[in-house]
Amino acid sequence: MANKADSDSVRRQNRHLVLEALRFAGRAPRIELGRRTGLSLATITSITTQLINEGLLEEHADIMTGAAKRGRPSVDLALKPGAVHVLALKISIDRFELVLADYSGARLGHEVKYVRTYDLAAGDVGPRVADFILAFLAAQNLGPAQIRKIGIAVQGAADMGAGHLRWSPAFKALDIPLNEPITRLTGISCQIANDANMIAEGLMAREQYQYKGTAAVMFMGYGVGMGLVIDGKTYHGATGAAAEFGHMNHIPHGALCRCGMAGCLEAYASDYGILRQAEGLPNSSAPPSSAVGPEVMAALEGAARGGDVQALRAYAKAGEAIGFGLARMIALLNPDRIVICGPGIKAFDLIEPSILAALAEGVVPALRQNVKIETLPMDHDMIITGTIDKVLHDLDRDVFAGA
Amino acid sequence: MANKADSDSVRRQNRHLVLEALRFAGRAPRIELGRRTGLSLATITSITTQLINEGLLEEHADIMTGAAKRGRPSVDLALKPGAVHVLALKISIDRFELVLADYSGARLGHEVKYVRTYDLAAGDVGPRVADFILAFLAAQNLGPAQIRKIGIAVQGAADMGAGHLRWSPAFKALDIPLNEPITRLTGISCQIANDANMIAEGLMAREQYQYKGTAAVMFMGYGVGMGLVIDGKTYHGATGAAAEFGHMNHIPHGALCRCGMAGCLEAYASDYGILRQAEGLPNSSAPPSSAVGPEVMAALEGAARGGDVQALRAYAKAGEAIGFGLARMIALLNPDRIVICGPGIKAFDLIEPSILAALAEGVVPALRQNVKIETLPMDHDMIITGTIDKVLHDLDRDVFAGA
DNA sequence: GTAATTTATTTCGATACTCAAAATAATCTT
DNA sequence: AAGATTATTTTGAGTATCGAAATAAATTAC
Repeated sequence: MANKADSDSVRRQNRHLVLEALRFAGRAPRIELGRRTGLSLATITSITTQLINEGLLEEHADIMTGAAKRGRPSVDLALKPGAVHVLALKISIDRFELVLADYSGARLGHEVKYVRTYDLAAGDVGPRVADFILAFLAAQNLGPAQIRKIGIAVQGAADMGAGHLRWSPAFKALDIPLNEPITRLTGISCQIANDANMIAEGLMAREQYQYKGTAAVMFMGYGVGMGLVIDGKTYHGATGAAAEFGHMNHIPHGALCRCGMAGCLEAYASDYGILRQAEGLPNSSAPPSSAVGPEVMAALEGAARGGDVQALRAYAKAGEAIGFGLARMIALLNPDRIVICGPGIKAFDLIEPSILAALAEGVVPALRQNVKIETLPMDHDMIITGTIDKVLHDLDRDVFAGA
Repeated sequence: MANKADSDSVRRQNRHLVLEALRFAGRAPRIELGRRTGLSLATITSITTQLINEGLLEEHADIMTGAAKRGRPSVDLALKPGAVHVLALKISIDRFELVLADYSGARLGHEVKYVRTYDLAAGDVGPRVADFILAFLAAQNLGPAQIRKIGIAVQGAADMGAGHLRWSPAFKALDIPLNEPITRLTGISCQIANDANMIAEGLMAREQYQYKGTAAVMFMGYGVGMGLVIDGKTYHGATGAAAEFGHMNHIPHGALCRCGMAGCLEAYASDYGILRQAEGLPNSSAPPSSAVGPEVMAALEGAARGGDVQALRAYAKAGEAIGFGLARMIALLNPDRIVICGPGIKAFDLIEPSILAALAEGVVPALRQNVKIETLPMDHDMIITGTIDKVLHDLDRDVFAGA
């Protein structure tokens, strides 16, 4: 049952609309905020005055946008960058990446640390990460008190509620606590999430992908992931481990996957799955515990383009797995659009025909007719970008809209 | 972007809460409505007075609930049955079923008509249904003006937005318009939806299944369907055709399905799929165009319980298909609970072991550990019940809360 | 150089809604 | 019959939004 409404919730909602509009537009005068939010100018004045007093917004009277026009010039408003600082942390195989951002989303600092992740004990991960964060902040001349929140993107099944990483290909250990030790050791509140969900979050925050319906964002590369946007919101499932598309079964009793199960989609369509097939290794041979280098994949792609039959077959198998996986997803969720991204799309033209063939065979025409499939050129930072977006959006909604 | 809030939206939301609470409780005094909704008694008085004046609620001063207590006795409020009348129509293979209900959800009339559906032309379905409705209303001494809305539950891919039945096993024809011709010919607004979604809707409207999280309700019988509840709301997908679980591919290039595709889950786990396997027919043999009789399935169940190896194998295959299907669904959506219902669960003990085996093989333990799977004894009316619930809920939300 | 015009923003007065507290109503207890 | 107890309604205050009027700050006209 939804919550009751009162004048407080009205103000919260409308403050949130203003913040969202401004985060989206970058900067805008009051009159445009009125247009975008549907609120009267009187209300916009009231809300923005309050937000300015709270230090969340600032006026940009200086710079004139566009040619001189008649009438009183509008005054742009923008999120005040210094209002708050946040961190985004990306944990992947053998690699921690940290980015410092301000309230406007601008990046102020960046650092990468290479750590042999696979063999870390469950209890050591949190402290390691916390050390990294504290060292980074010290180097930036910032105290932990100046950071409002940390967003953490991890590969694998992230239990958002508990703050544990239930399972991840980056670690041998299971059920790794992250939120609690990091918050305890740094004093900063933090929140984990699945990396592919963060890509979806980031895309949906951008204008061209702003979408009210249901979309699936698939990531292919060292693994296969998926972020779901359902009715305009990223979906995290009961425990935050939703959309483990890569570990959706493709063929019962099939190829051995990094997760220990047999027949996962990833075992056919990830870098290592494609490589294994191309090298003619048996499906049961063990996947590598660290990432396949990009140069290896480039070489494979070259071989396929040169006509190498084994390589071509591997790409076709990958496409078939993806195609049937998407077909199953479509049958279940009937999304409006599917976006495919990640390093794996460099060879997309090699796998696309078999994706389409599998789709044609795997789902009733009535169901697949409206879905749009598109690819998105890889921006290696999409995970970090999306994580920053999510942290800031959450703060807008939960903290700043409610103040 | 969400909508702006104002005092109107506050009242709408709170009126809705009161109506919802009362629909849920059946009857309740004002003080309890205050507890349930979180609203002050002053507000409850204001809202209920308005609703009574509008003819949506009535007081039940007469009947005392419970033993006599000290103090001013409370006065129960309840939805006024005569406030509005609605119809629920279920369209399935060779069968139309119509139920008349009042605003409280009580059923006032019921009629079934057998029609050879499979061969009807797309343009003839709507008029046939409209005739049935008009004749039914005439027999009930009601005019179409006295019916506020018709909810239609159909098997197959219902495009809710367009009001078309894109595809259904009950019809050879594709893309059958329903909303438009029925509304035109009867003058009553109507709304189609998938039948399995209506089961989910109905279950979630009942107390014991009221659930804020994500649940999947699977139906097995003449076909296999699924209704999804995502974040507490039934999910309908981009076009309303979501959760075509029965037509989610199980085995690429596998058994022939009623929908014309190969390898659908339904081709292994529906009545006809199980029967085909038990009879030793090839996977490619055509499914029957009408439903398998319950006596046939009962005989098959008997044979299996008697130790018939072929029959047991057929149930095991069905369980495997369902298990892998659920495994895939879990990987994608990570639901809190799965409810299995429908006539097929009579033989559930025969298929359960292979469902569990397939689940164990098809999804990482970290993902399946929290999900609860339960069966629900079949109530043949669940589809109709859910359809009535949905129509009334929609009216509460869209019409009566906004008045 | 000043008045008119135009556009953006703020102020003002009206209205709607919720809530806490006080008042009222309708029982049972003593 | 007065007192106690519980349910509901009334009252007065507080906060929100909105439309209209007022004000601010520029350009254009003369």
